[in-house]
Amino acid sequence: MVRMKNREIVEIFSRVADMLAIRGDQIHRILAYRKAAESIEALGRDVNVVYAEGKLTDIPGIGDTLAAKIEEMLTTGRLAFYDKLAAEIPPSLVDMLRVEGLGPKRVKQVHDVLKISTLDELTVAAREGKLRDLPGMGAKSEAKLLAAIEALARHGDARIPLGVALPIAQQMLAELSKVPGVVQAAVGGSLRRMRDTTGDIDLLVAAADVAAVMDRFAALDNVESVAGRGPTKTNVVLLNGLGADLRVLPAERWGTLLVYFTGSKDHNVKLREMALKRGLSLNEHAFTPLDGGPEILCATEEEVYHRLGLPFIPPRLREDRGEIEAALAGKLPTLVTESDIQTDLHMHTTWSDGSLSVLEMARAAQARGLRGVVITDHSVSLGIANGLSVERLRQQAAEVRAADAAMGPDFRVLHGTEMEIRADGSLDYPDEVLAELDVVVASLHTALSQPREQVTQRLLNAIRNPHVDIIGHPTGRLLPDRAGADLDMDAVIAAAAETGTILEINANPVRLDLRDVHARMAIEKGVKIAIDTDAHSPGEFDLLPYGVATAQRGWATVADVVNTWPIADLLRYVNRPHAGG
DNA sequence: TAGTAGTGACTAACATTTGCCCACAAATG
Repeated sequence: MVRMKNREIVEIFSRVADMLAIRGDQIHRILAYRKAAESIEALGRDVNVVYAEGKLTDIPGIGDTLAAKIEEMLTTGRLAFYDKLAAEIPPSLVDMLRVEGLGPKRVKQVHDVLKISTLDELTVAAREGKLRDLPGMGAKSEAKLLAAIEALARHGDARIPLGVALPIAQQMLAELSKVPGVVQAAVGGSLRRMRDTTGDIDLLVAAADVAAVMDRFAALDNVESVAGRGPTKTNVVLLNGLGADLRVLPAERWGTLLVYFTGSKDHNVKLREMALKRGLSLNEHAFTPLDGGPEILCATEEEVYHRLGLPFIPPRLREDRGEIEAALAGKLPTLVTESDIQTDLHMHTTWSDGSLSVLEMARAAQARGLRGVVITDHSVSLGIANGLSVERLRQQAAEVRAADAAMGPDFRVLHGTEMEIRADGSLDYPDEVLAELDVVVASLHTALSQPREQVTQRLLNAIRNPHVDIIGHPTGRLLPDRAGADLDMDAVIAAAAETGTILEINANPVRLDLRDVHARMAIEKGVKIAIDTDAHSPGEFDLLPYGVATAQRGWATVADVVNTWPIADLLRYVNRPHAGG
């Protein structure tokens, strides 16, 4: 059987949408393919499994027609409709859409008029000055297009990890906040929603003197060039190639502005549809009655949602993944917050590849308000990280007990391990050694590219060991480039639910693993979640907010997250009689 | 094209800003 992966189907559907857009098809047909691509991207399950269950049409935006197309791709590895379309619209035209400022209409125009089918041909034509005579084009557009092509070659158009973009955004925001007359300032867009990667930086400011803020923005140290500037909006390119937008409005319009600029786009569209049904048009400035009444201003987001008959919806949920329906039904989750977190169950010391001693890490955690930690250094077979032999692990136990005593009654230091799940599926320590530990985290670090069945089986083996309490960073992905193990997440979650094994959300922003949709799937199946920093140095304790945000994106409540429990409850849970043990 | 209603037809997807050319394409959430 030919097996296509989710991301290949996403790619084909989105290319079909692009080709239809270039051809000038009806918008709803294009949207249907785009929605299908987005839906499968956010699915979190192997589409092959969904197909085998006969449940493709349960996926939002997938009806009979698209289900048949998915079936065709899964069984034959091809899509005849795509091939047919490709004969009419060269697929290389789709690649031209990656150039900023080039949309479907313009691509069709240069293809129809100048017979240009590739980015290279377009570049040559622009250099030879052949584009400026096209209707709606000019010398200025031509030069801008060339610059955009060069920018694409220089920086690409890949998404940037949250952990890279957010600190940059916050620093820029701090600068803008210093401008006199600024009353509100916030990061918006996917950064505020804390998606794991981001395409650009969105900043919003409320101020009376718009120009002063815009001027400061355009003059920030990390700004390479100003790509656009109007009365309320400035768009710049940063030195690292990332785009950044700033939107400025008066403070009395802050609520509508913040909702608009936080998104997601799909969430906004739903809100605006709801507004229309109430006789109101909603934009970033205000609600405007369709009957011509005066504008209704909202200074807060709460007012915007209230006007629509909704409770406040936290930004982390605003992905149009059922949050509006849940809000209408009064069933929004009360999300876990940073202040709920009492413990960190995964960290390293100088015993393996960390930078501080056991006691120093404990003190650093206490200084950040935690009430307990589990010391989890690497195990023996991860030689590169100075993993602990059984003998060293037992020596470490004494040091951990000493640190626990030294920290006094208000802070617990527990002994654990981050144990390798070896390439052959076996575990790095025998059961009798694991039984001596307070908490056992088991993780994959090697042979992540094994076939799905094999790598999943390794993880299932660990989950079913009664001494294993937590699976650390389950897929092992590293943003933005390493995809991680191709796990059968349905099987992993089912096994975790059955055994009570905790799945980790690793808070390090290069991991954020479990990712949001998998965390949500796990929680829906009753699996408990641990949010851990995996700190190798004290500064990494500060990465916790990334993990909490990812849990929030997975709709996690306090009850779902074991770090919110008192440490005695946590120990009782991990020491309970196990289903399989 | 999906979803719903009803077995062929209808609706769905909002609202803005900016650049550049002089009406529209592209981009933003």
